Amino acid sequence: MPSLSAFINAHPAVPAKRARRKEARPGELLAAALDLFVEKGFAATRAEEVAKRAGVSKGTLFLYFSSKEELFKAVVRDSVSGRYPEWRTEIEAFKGSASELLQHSMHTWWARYGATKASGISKLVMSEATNFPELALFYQREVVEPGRELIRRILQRGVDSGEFRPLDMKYGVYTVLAPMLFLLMWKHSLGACVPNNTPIVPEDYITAQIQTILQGLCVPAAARLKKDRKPS
Amino acid sequence: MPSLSAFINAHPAVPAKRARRKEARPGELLAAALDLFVEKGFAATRAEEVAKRAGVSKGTLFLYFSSKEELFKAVVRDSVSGRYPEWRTEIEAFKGSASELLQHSMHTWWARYGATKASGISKLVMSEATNFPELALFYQREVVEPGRELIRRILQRGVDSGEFRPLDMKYGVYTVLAPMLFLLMWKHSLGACVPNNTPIVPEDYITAQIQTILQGLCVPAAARLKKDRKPS
DNA sequence: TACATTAATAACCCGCGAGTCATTAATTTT
DNA sequence: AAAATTAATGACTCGCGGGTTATTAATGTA
Repeated sequence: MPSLSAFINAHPAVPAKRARRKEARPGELLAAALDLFVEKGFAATRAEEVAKRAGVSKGTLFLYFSSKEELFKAVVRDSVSGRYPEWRTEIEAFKGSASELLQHSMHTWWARYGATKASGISKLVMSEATNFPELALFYQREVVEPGRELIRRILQRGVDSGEFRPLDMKYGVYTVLAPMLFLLMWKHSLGACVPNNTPIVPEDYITAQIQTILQGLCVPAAARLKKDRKPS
Repeated sequence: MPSLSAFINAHPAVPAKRARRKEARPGELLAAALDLFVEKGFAATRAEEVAKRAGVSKGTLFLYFSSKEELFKAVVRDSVSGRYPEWRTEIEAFKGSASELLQHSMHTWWARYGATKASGISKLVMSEATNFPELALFYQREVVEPGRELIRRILQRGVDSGEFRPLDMKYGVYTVLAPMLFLLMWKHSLGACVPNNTPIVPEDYITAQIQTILQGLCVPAAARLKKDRKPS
């Protein structure tokens, strides 16, 4: 697709054509790779197709990424792990009850991650972890652990404030994680290929889950009154 | 492995050797296929390896099953769909509150399905649905729909008895389904290949989920009293 | 014992896909 | 403008795997 490079350099830009392309390549390849990994999975994605979608040859792909696995890791860093700092900051800064924070976080996580292409990466890793254990390890370290930690903080905040009942955090985290990851898996698996007369509407699903989860986590009204009377 | 057929026919059995083998083959192939599909997934499982594990050649496998997809469908029928009648009967016959039934069903489902090899099939389908839409369709029809229906009945029983709050069944079902399928996915993906210092103990996970779910589904004590006073 | 049937095999076909490398051409340097 | 550098290519290697088929050998029949 020579017209593309011609277009980019319509005006005689300051850096020469080749140099500018060299700078842009990795990003173009990462975008193409994300598309295809999400669409087909890791094993089923063909290196040549990634290259073609980025407008280069297979040889060029391997010039920038030494192997398919390295390409994948780069995609994960580029489109998943990179987002944690922002989320962490927002959660720390949130003013409001733990219930409100939890509610807000679940809806926001879906809007900013679950509903986007990038969420396909999580599905892919769950799907192919056992066939590519090194990728699973990498993902566990870069994505899963930090994610669990964020949820833990939200719940701890509720427990500390007396809003939530005391929780075994090890399993409490899954009260939030399980329904959200299930939604994500569903969206990228059966939900994507089955002609369903009543498909899941993510926002409605999340709202319903939140209702049950919050009632399930909160200290029942009666008990809360009792607790409030006790000095902590 | 000629010694195997020699062993099976140590005593001159009534049906001839060949005939007995012919009868046993499909079962042996299905068992081998289940093992390997669960271990590696559908795409990554090699027909030749299935044959080898069943002690026959690849040619023989295709003598009994016309393609890899047909083999897979036979495995699903053999080890998943076949169990529903039994479960349905037990649920209908259960004496006790809806809470008890729900609790019992979740633990039992795990013990009889989740903890067994067969549960790998569910993980496989979620993982590869988009790459093999025909298999997904088949699974949706034979497994997912009947499963949803069973959960719906349990919840409806609780709503009818006034034990659970009124539920939108469409999403209420996922309150139960999501945590259980998440556990199943986890067991067969990251949980299986990541050296985890604190692995999920399924029974403890389920117990924790049940606690939250039941508190989240039940009519709060105060409201229940109020409702009991009203004539329905 | 000879002939017919059929379970089972193993070699074969064919297309695919990750990664390599000799070659080409754009660009920079002298 | 000639030489040196380097981005990019596409043809190539090599092994794999689903499915087929000609052939073998066990069994059943006459």
